Amino acid sequence: MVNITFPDHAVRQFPEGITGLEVAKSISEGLARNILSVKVDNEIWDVSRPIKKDVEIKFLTWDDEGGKATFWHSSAHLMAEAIEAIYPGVKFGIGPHIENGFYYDIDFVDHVISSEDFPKIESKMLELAREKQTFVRKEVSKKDALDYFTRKGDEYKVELLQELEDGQITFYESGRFIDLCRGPHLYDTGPIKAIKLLNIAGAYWRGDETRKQLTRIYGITFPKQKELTDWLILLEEAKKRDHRKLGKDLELFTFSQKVGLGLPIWLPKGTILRERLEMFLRKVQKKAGYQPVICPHIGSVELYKTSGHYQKYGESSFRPITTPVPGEEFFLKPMNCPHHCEVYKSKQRSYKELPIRFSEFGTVYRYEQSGELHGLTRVRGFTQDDAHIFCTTDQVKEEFKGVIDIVMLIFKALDFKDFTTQISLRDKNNQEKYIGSDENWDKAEKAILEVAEESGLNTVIVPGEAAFYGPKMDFLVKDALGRKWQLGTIQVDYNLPERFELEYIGNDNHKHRPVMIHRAPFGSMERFVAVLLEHTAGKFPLWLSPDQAIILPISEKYQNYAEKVFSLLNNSDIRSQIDDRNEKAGKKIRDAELMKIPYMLIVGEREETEGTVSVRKHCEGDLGPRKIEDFIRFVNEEVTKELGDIYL
RNA sequence: GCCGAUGUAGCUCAGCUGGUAGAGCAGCUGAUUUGUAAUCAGCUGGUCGGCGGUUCGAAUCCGUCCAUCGGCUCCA
Repeated sequence: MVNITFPDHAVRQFPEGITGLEVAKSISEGLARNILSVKVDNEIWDVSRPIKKDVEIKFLTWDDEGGKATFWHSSAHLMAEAIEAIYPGVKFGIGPHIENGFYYDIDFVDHVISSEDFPKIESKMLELAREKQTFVRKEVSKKDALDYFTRKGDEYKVELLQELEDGQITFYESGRFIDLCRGPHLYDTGPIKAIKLLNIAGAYWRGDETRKQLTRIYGITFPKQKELTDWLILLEEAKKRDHRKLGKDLELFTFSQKVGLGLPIWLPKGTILRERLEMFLRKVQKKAGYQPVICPHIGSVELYKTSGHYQKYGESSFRPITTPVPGEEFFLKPMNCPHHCEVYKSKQRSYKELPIRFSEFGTVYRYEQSGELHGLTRVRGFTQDDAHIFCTTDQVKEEFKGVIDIVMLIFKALDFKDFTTQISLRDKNNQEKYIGSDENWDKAEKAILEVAEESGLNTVIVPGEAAFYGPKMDFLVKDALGRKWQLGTIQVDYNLPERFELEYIGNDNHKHRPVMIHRAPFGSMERFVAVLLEHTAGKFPLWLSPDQAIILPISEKYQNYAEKVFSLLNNSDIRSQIDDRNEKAGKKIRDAELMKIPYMLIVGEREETEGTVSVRKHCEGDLGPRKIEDFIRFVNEEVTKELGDIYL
């Protein structure tokens, strides 16, 4: 007999070798119908796997992440089986579940397939799912496993197998498909009722661009058709929030092939939005003791040789700018830090000055690969809300915390609740990727880890993701389609101060080396605006809206009064415009609603005689008439409420 | 950069198996002087992404280049 402990701490005895499914059945038929997998002592198992010792157990259903993972992983196998049936001889890479669905990397050998082939794969999958094929787990020896895939001619599985240890290799068999797989899987394919293959893409084998590119097919499945339909509707809704679409509709920014790929052009409304954000941060940084500086957009090649950027990125940058002087070269600046080091060096520094914080909205240029460009989130020219803090080793932690506070202030002001914090450390097995001594790296990494611990942030630690000069803490936010983008970043750097021979005179009258903290709480204005657009769906808070109000005269007769209102608003720094088109009020309202302008001020006969405006709020409707001065006060109050103690 | 798809008027899109382009919105002109999500009428506007090729004839077929989209790789 084995003792099985349930989540409510109840313990019951069962015969040894009982399966999760049987345990579930002993509780209720309904539960048994719904479980997809079982968590056994923190490991997720197939429901059909025998339990041979005392364990803790938790049943996983569609409502659990682990349950969905099992469902989608099994769906990947189902897709592979369908594809193998339709295109015999294809070879398989890996096929995991992902956050929403699953994919499988497949070498189609001679076939070229496209999304047009999806329907037939989907219907084959449905056909196989209806056969309720059971997933059978088999432990196999490494030799037998290698024999099988060698005979099958699947070199990818052979490669994966070679890295596994004998004794821990399992196969899963479902229908006519056998896969090397750790599992777990569904009991059978029956619950997979709704299937949608989503897209197709090339993916390098093992993520290595020097190796063969396989065809990756992404898909998603559900236990009910309704859930798939709902999910697809959600996806359509998300696409409407795409910043590239909103940016065009709301006239915020544009791109021009003539100006150049990946070089955003900020239109007047977008410029107001961006300047509002900059103003906000300037105020915050002023309070936090930052000193703005301004540096040129180009820098001598020597600057980047000193910083190490030249050696590291010389080949993948924009080509150097040459001059009539032979041998003289400049680079478009890819980073502001080298310039700021020179700002630091402009005079001798004393420990009494530290920490010194130089800030700059610095526009930088990086030659991103053409396939990487993506709206405003990945561009070749962008403006960082950059700053570099020069401080003593003792001050690092406090300064770092100060930056986290700024990031949190911004996230709070703009209602970003759903973000993740990632700490990127160096890859110790790949030291040639980095510059600087081990000792300095250890110090920097230790500082970040300690701050993270003390700040109480929920962080994810990722080795190998550090910048080449130092470890970092990044704040990531998802876009409308669930793609994660890095916004804020904080990086500790002991290396550049050394390369630039930065010094300060300590209280011991000796020279010391400062530490540098690179930081950008928005990250870049471009990316931040992109994510903000998707987050708000273009419905910006009042303080950010390019147009805070639009004045809608009922007819030409009230044009003069409209102009009077406009001038009063303008004098109070409320951004507005007049819709003086020869259109009816309904049309003007509709257009203003579509442009997501926060307040519509309808003016006609009544308003003119009473000195009022009829206020309509975006998405909410008519708020009734108000004296002009009351509306002005009302707007100012709303802005103050949004910004708290930051006054713009 | 790589894989796949897409590319028709400012925008959104139609155009079957090749017979030299069409709608709605926007814009312009006029009428209307309008009260909380589209007033009416007329008009302008496209060498169908670029360049080559096949054909009597190409938006439509083929090649190539460019751009966009979805991924991969990369991201100081």
